[in-house]
Amino acid sequence: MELTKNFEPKALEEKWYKHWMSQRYFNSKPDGRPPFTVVIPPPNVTGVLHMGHTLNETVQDILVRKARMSGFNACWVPGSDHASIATEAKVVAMLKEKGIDKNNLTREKFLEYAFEWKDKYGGIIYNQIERLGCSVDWDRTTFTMDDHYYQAVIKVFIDLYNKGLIYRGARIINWDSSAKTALSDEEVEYKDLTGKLYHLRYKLDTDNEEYISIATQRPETIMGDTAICVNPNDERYKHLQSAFAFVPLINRRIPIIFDDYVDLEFGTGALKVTPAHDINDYNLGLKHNLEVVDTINEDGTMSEAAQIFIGEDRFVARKKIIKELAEKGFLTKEEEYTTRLGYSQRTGVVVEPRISTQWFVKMKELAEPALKAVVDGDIKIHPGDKFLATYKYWLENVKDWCISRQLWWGQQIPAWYDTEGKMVVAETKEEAFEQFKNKNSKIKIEELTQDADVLDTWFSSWLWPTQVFKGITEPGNDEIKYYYPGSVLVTGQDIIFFWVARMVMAGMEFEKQIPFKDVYFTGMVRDKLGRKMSKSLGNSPDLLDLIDRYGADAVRFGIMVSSPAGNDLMFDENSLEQGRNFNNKIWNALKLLKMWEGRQLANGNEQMANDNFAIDWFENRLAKVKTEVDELMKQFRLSEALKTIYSLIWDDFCSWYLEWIKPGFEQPIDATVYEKTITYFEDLMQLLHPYMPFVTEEIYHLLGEQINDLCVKQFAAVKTADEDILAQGELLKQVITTIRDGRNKNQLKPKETIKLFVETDSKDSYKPIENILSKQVNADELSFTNEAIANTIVVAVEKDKFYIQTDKELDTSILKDDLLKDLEHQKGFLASVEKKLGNEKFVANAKPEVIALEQKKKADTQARIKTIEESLSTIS
RNA sequence: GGGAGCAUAGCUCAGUUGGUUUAGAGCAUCUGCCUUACAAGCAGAGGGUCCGCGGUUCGAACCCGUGUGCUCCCA
Repeated sequence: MELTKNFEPKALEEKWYKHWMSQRYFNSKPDGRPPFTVVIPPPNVTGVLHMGHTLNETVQDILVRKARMSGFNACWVPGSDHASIATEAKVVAMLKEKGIDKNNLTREKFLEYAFEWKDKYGGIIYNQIERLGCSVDWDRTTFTMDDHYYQAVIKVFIDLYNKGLIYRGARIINWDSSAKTALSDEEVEYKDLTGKLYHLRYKLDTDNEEYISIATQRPETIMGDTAICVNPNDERYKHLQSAFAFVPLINRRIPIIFDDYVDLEFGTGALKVTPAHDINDYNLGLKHNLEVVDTINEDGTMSEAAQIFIGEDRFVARKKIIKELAEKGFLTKEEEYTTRLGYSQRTGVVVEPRISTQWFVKMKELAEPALKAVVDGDIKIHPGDKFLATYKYWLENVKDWCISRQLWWGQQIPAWYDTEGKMVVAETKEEAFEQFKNKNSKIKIEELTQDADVLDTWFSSWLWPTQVFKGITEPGNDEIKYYYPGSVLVTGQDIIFFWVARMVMAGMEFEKQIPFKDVYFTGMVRDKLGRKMSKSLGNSPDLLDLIDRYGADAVRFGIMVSSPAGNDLMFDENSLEQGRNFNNKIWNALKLLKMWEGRQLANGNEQMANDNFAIDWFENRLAKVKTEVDELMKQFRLSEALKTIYSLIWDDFCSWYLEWIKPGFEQPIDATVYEKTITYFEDLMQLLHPYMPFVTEEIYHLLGEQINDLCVKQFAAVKTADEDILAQGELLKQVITTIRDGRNKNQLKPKETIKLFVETDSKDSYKPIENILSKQVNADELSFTNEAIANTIVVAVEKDKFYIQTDKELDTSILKDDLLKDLEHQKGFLASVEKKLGNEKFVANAKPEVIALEQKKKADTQARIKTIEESLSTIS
């Protein structure tokens, strides 16, 4: 078989994914095995996968594949969410391009367009998940607007309403004037910026020409002012009891009120109160019974109530008002001011606090069990407790959740109104009608209207771990009983409140059980300058393009190797290159073995004897690393586990082991050695498979006829490694490296052979590694000696000395400098150890084993110094 | 303004209960090699005031205090 020069991923990826699919390896049905359940954090249908998703999906796939290979019935449910605001905005824009105005469509017609749009673009993310090699059960693909899911959301709404946990009322909410909908508190992002503070003077209603000055960032809201508030302790304003002032430009007469809410230090100490457009002012208004004048329309323009600039955008109106205030002498001062503004997470517009009648979920009762589940440790958050405090804080200070959105794309709120505005909550119009009848209403069924609004997308995605198994619509079914609670949730730390906390609430409320046992938070993906990846910066690479250029395995490797648990990761294509090179390294190791395949010697006893040590050593090294990797993966330290495997394959297997057993030029290899090596290689591929599924599956099958696929091959129990053999292997590596360094420093070319003399007390320990040693340092002769050999390069490892004899003329000065440098270091170290041992308090207080260790250090160092001094004496 | 976290090699990070050697890895850098699997490679090397200061301790990268800088969350 002819193998290509380098590994070529593209065709293989498609081949193996198809094969795995056709074997239905990713499909799960309840059976006798323990389940390992993972639900994908549903990406929204509007988007494509960015690097954050890539990290997320890769982490999940690694955990799921590892579980599938470890006796679990692994079930990974894929899906997507409908992202009401973002999707509706895209559909509206798409319709606009076609010359269709949403307002001229019926709700039904609009939803038809929206579903069409979703079918067309929603597939992109699924394709990306597939290209990345994710082992999801495609038969279980769920969408948050699927019929059953829709029903579940409605059912939950009605249930919570009947329990008194959902209510409707007028509150100040966050208003997105672009999407024309309410937002929850979590959907508002605050940014610091430099604004301006305008000092305005309001004429007082007195006989004299008297004014009171206020400071505001939002002069366009003055038409909504219904009071001026000052601190009762403020000497400057004490005389204004029961006074009134006039709002500039519109001359509304408003009272001066007193409340210690006002900060004496800020601005002028007098605050204009605009209850319709500020949450704090709203609360002040409630307390002091102030009128509410709503001066801004739902689209962000000035309303009739503003009296002036009607229909102008709020920011345009601001500029015009400032000009007019200045001209008429009301504007007394402008100053720079650092402030914070809320922006809509979805549309990016400045959020307007606005009075509005909306639906809310009472959170306090739901939060308690969710908090307890995490605090008690039923749900473990990884890494460590980094996010525990954040989670706790939010739940302990949770505010009611505004769940209604003034949109069509989403689950329509199941509330019904009669002609007088009386309201019932019911699943269908018929049921609503029954309820009205029971209340002796004379309303006719056709007169009932349903609430026009839909529910927040998170009000559907909080049911995800449950409803993907139909736990809400078919409670207690076999699947929910088997798969719930899930094993681990992998997600970004940025949605800890949006999603994670609320899923726990929903799980505790509707299943009376936690939704998952572990939560693994990944960090944010940043570019190599440390900036968050975002569409607007254009610094997020295209995933499919990366896969085309490097291969899926390399992308997975690259993102995992630079991703310490829970920390942000700086994404750099360098690490993908490292992944590609790793693929290639493995590929070339395969090529080497294939060269040997046809050159096996059935009874190569002599060579077998030579390679015994290499085989023993690697077998134990493999066992050791398998144990380490298991331990790391259990702790979700996936990046470290990958680095460990990487080093095992590249350094231990390729650089050491294969070189140790490599036969001479065109020489045969012992059949047993060859077979062993194949087995090791297979084990390595299995170990790496969860991280890099394609290359490992391909190589596994190229290594020989296989009766199974690596994808589902079960891990064997790990043996305990023999530490003595491992230590001997480390010594051998160290001796080889030291001698090679000695050669290098004396400019011996790799091809020039040497004669090696070993001076050691433990000749026996060199016997099994003699052949490897001479081969690896290119010595054509190796012998033992009891005394120094003149005119040689001498290097030392611990107590053992190595004399390198060569025909070349030697310049020993470099070597001598090195030895002197080392001698100094060792003496310094010895001094520190002796100081410690000479300290009475140390000897009295330290544990015996610590003292013994220090004594061993002392003895070892003394021996080393002796060796170095002896070496020096042979040089000079 | 309140809270949390971080600071170790040029970069990204490990470093578990304070003592396993005056600190490790990957990448990058330097030197030598087109050696027969791999130059997308091989062999080797250099590189550190563990952020500053103070304290606890026989002993501190690790514990405590404080200062500085950065990041995130909340209002």
